[in-house]
Amino acid sequence: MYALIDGNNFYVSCERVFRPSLQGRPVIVLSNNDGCAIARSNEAKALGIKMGSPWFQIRHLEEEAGLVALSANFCLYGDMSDRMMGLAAGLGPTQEIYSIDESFVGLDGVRGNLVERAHRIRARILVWTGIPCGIGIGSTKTLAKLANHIAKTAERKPGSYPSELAQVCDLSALPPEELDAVLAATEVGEVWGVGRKIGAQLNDAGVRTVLDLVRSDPATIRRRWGVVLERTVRELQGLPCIGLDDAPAPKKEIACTRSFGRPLTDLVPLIEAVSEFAGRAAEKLRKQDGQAGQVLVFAHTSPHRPGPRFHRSVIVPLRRPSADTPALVRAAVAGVHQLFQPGYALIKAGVILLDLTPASRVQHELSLEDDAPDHGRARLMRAMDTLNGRYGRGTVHSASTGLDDANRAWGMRQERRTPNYTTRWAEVPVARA
DNA sequence: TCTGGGGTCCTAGGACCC
DNA sequence: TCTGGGGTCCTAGGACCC
Repeated sequence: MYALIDGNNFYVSCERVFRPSLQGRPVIVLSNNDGCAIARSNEAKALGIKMGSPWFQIRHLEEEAGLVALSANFCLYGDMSDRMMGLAAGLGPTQEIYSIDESFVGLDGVRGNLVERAHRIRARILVWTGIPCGIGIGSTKTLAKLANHIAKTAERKPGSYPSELAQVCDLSALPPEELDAVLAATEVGEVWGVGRKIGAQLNDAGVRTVLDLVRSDPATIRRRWGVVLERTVRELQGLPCIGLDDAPAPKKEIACTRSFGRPLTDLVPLIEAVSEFAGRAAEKLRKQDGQAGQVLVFAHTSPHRPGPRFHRSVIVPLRRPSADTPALVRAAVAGVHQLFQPGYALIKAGVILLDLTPASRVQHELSLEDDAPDHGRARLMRAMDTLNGRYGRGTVHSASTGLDDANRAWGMRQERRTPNYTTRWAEVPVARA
């Protein structure tokens, strides 16, 4: 038996904790560069704002409907997530943190009334962190996900489902006829693993509701759509196929990619940006104690704007695996030189570290060159990571990222970011009696 | 003016091996 | 006339997730 706990409209809820005046109002959080909506309060959803709606298309709602838009503050969300996850873990013996706002909890061995227990945990998270959650319970992860969707929808849209399923929904506790009614009232596209494409194909094949999918034949599904969807069907039928992953494997690739605040046409700022991305990616790489064998660099023009298109990527192999920022930055910059062509308005670039191996696996060799591995380098990198962790990102960085941080041609637009309420002493809110 | 970022898994096809 | 069988590894592309 599994539970899925997730924060409602998570980023918006984090912002509301520190700005209670946002309660009850339409609020969205924007992606990097204030490009499009990535989180929406219920009121914003009611205005018809879709996930991913471009900001310039919905901006008029500021005036017309009192919409509040905030720039994403990922430091805040990450810290609030840690607090929420710690409390959610109290629901059962094992936990898989699945995303910044969701975790699965294994419920094996938990005694007593699960629904009551879930309500207690939910209330505790709300009081202790200020984040409202939904909890779904089911005999498989896919059913727990579905139950979670129903718990949240029942709360947000009264009448959509029986009201006692709001906030906490245990599908395994429903009598068969009620379960069928709930599944028949849910579109197949809501199922975990059914996206836009497959959802449309299923609809064409006459499979419209979750009940239709549950009653379909797994072998037929497999022939047409493959093993992934077959597994989904079996999970919906109550056969566990996906286990709890409470010790996630190290990443197989690590990326740092960004859209620019404005298009770049010159080589120099592109080199600065890519150097910065390589440094950030290297930091993540060291955090998982890995090393990279290859560095991929890409840059491209906007798919949305007119003008000549450009989309290129280059893979630069490293002579030996490394987690050293200067080595990775050098490789990335070499890649930029290879792919760059003048005359294009580039709006995005990125660095992806590939071919990752644990740093503990070292290929020893006779060192004849002056860039041979050196334990002094590793200590230098650790010192850099510590400084940046303590005093803030960018305290120490490669000179090739440019020295004038404020005037970077490629900097992100973030005009509406809230303070780091919980992670920077200088920005902690002050309570007055 | 103007549309995010970071991942995973599966499959098909080709190269290559014995 | 006409060319096996079985396997691995790699890559690119597609679909999905949040």
